[in-house]
Amino acid sequence: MQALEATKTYSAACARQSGSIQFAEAISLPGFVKSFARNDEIFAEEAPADFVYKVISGAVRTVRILSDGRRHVGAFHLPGEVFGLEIGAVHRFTAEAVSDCQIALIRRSHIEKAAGQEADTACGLWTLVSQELNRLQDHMLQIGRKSAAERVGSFLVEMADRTGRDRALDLPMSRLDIADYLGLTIETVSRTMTQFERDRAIALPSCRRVVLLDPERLCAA
Amino acid sequence: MQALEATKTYSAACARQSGSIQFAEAISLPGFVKSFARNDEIFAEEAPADFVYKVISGAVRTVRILSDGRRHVGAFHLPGEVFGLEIGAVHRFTAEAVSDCQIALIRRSHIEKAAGQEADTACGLWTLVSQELNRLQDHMLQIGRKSAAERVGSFLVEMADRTGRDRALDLPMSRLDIADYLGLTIETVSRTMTQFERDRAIALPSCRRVVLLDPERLCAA
DNA sequence: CGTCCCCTTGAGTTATTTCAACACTCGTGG
DNA sequence: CCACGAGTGTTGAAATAACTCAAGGGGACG
Repeated sequence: MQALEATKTYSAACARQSGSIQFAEAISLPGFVKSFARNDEIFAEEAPADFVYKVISGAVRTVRILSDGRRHVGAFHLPGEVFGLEIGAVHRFTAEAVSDCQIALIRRSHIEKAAGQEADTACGLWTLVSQELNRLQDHMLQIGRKSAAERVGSFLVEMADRTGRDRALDLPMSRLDIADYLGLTIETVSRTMTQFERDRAIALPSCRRVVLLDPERLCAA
Repeated sequence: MQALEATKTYSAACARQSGSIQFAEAISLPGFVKSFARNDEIFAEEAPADFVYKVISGAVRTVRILSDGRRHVGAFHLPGEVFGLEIGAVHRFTAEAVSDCQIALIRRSHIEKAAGQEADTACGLWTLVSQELNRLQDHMLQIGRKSAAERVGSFLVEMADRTGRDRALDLPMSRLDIADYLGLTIETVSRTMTQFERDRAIALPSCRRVVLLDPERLCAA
């Protein structure tokens, strides 16, 4: 019954999204919406990848845990973005709700069937994955060759861009999530943000709310 | 005339490749082969992305240079692999020949035209980019969360896997290339390899030739 | 034989991590 | 209404992995 109700609200929910990728709409997918509470698992690493997911509201992280406990956040996904689209049989990351969120689920078999028939749909998949690849290439440069200050700085600017509101942003994720995304420790992220605040590059009305006072300096940092 | 001659040799060259992605064959592309000397630029960052490239022989690196001189190697491409496939108008990396190499060039417009018509072709692009995305996600985990020894160790194992020969490999790239790929310095790469040799995890008949004696230890490192 | 490039090695420095303690917020239950 | 505890974030001091700077070795090639 969740599926039934969800189907009804799906197109309305999509219409609200502002992500650059309107892929899900482009192929008019049958889908249903599911709600997740903060820290709920949306799917597990190695689990069969039978669905593709799209964020309606809230935020999602994809995670890998190494055997010794080290944790790596592969990406954050904000409203309008698609995640969990795999080429193989299983998911390569665990996906978890960063905040309470609503997620649209689309059967992968539907998408693949459509992609096998309509070139447009298949091109949509190509575009979608390419954009994710580009994002990852940029992120790799950050992680591989930049200092802690540069990583945190560009992260804040990137998040401000993605959430739309120019200067102010509410980070949905914890310092730990940010650290594991940037390849740093929670202490380093915290210290860096404090330093930015001292330098008047940002304001921190609360620890999750950031106002960018000098984005130039953040990127250059 | 290079194009004419090349067209003739193209399918023979492809037949030799063993890469898992037989994309180029799948859509029977018109293409021509071009030779590059070591360190030649194949295409520049920001240059119009009018061609897609496939390694016939030799090795290729994709590179970005930051304004302050820091250098980042995004990927190495070995025979059979496709690179330079973009979703936007321009290339996002510079591509250079790691060693003397032969590269097949395919007009992007041909590929896109085919992809717009045949779903199979478009799915091929999707698959190709997805595999690159997966590789990058794994690499990101290395860079973000692993020690120098772990990075170098998995790099050697990965290269051994990709070049096919189980235990012995000839690295086509310099220590500097490896360092810039792994987010380390040349000295750290060198020291790490020396340490692996002392630990009998590898043998180094020469500095470019590596024999994996204990791959387990390299990955665990 | 000399030169250039690449690689290695050593010694000292530094950015980031680690370990430890403390502060803040928020809900729950007495 | 306050006390409590858990979760989250900040700060300090010490440790360390990796970097920087500097020098020297070795092979390829003219």
